[in-house]
Amino acid sequence: MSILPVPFFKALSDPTRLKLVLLLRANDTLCVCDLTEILEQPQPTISRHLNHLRRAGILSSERKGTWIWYQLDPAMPEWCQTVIASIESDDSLSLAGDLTRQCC
Amino acid sequence: MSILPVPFFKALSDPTRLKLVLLLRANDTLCVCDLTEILEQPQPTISRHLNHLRRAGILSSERKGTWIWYQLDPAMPEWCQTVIASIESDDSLSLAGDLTRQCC
DNA sequence: AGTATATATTCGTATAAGTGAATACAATGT
DNA sequence: ACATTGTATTCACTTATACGAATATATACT
Repeated sequence: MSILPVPFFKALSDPTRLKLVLLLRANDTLCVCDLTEILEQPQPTISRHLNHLRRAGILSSERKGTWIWYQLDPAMPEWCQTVIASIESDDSLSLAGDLTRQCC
Repeated sequence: MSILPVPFFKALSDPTRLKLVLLLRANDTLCVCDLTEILEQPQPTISRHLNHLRRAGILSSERKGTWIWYQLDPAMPEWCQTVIASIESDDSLSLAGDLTRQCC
């Protein structure tokens, strides 16, 4: 599946979505409640951004019981994976509490 | 100079700005009138987008007489250069007439 | 000084994008 | 069937972004 550059970059150009991508780059697989806790934002906000990233072809999701696990879509084109691998995080994106799984 | 990821991606997430970046990636140095002709858009539109890209740290400009020449800023952080080098252009960005310099 | 050309900026407006609050949907367990 | 928990969606609203039109600025030339 091919990804158009403009929507791809637009998907990455929101702080919450970028944090989601960076968290999934570092953690392989996370569920919505993980992400909601780590980012300390309302669950609907997280869901909407996850949906945006999924429609953009950046994330894929898999339901396991009640939980839905998200990951970077392995089917992403090479160049997109390169871009995501290149992103240099910084303090402005503080991925606070990292991960002490309290749910799932 | 460091570049924050969110504004960086925001700068790349507009079709006109992305075309400007791809044109400068392919051509080293171009002036505003070049870009205006190639992209067939009003000059103020091009100027505004160039300004946006310059403020984002992606482009630098140099005045030579009446003309102002733009290029990808050589001072861009490595990871930004990697991102820009990775972008896979496509038909949706048709960089039409390429370059048959009629000005300057 | 005045004119012409290249580039930048301002202003008003239309559209897009993000958000909180409320609600809906889906799966599990009792 | 009901309650509970995890996730998604809708709505109303606010803010951000892009654009056209007009205007301003800067340099070069005569």
